[in-house]
Amino acid sequence: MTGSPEVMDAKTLCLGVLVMGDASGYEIRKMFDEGPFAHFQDVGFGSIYPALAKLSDEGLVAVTGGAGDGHPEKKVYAITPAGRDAFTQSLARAPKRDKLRSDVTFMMFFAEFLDPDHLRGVYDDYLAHYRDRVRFMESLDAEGVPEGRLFVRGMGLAFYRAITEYMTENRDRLINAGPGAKDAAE
Amino acid sequence: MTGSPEVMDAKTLCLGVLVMGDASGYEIRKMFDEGPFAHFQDVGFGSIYPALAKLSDEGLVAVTGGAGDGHPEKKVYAITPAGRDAFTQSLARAPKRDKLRSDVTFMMFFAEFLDPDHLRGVYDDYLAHYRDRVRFMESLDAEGVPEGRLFVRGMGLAFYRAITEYMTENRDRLINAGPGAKDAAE
DNA sequence: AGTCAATATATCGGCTTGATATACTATAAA
DNA sequence: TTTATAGTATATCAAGCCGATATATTGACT
Repeated sequence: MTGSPEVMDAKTLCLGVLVMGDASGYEIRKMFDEGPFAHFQDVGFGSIYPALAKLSDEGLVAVTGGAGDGHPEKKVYAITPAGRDAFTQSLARAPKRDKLRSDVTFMMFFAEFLDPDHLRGVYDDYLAHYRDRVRFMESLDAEGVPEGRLFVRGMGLAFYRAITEYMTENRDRLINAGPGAKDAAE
Repeated sequence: MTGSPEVMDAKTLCLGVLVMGDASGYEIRKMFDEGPFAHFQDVGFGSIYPALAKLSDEGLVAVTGGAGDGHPEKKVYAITPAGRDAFTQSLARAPKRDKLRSDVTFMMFFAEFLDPDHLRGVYDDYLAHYRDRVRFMESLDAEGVPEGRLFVRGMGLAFYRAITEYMTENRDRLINAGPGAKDAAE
């Protein structure tokens, strides 16, 4: 039981990015913040930098100390053959089940306890955000993208569309659900 | 800036359950594991028990030491008026953005790196799980359920249906995407 | 009597999260 | 030119969360 307890931890996520090409810690972050992984994974700097240090210690990545080109402190990481093996092994394990954390949904659940103006504001911001996501993903080009990535992109789009449609159709039902009618809770 | 840094932490999630009725730590857990919160929030025992202890210290919940009825160690928690106020204030804050963590999706993204048999196994288990979720949620009764809870339930169903439909329609496209064609990655 | 699953509380190390600090580059306005 | 703003880039830390584990009782079935 000494192997790797975590299945898809920060180290594996970093290797996943590096398997597609060399990158710095900052560039890895962007992949999860606005890039192709943004809608189903997340990692912050606080996980990425320690993960890269550990991967370097274990010989799974090599650091190409950023030369004078651009930023002086920039470090570019490249995956090693051992790193590729480790990544493939990670993918071969049984994945953990999905975990969705939606504070907005939690708020909607308790709609009766909310101030109607606040509810409407949160609702419309949330809906607008998902509408933007749909528009953005529809604008992407499919040219030369591997099947796995297209599949995931399509699933993200299906998810965003479903949320957007449901929220558009059921908006008034929730917003007008009797303001201050929190007595129905008991 | 001393107030509460976290918006919807374990303490708030516990209060959300207790606002609907008294419960033990174990019963709170079930709400997030198989109950009405299962598809958009998660908390484990490691968060619940410390949270309940803190809430008790702050006077936001009251412990009704479980009498001889059933399990001897059982403790039932009840929300106090101060607890209700704290919960309402938490809901009035700006919610954090959604966060989805799907290891399976991450695997699909790198489909070219996977053993075809393993890919198919993971895919079909995942699809079967979401099909079950759809069937379960369709079987629920709407009688006397507050609007907020119905809305959230409907959104969960819309989400599960979208995933199930997409995965059913695109299964073969991904599974037959050329086994061992990982060279296309570079 | 023995086994198994469910109920129930609790703890702990390791990891992640979100905020913060620092500093350089590039663009554009004043 | 100087200043401001936004973006690039690395790094750390306290607080909190996660998953595994330990312990023990109850209830059902064999």
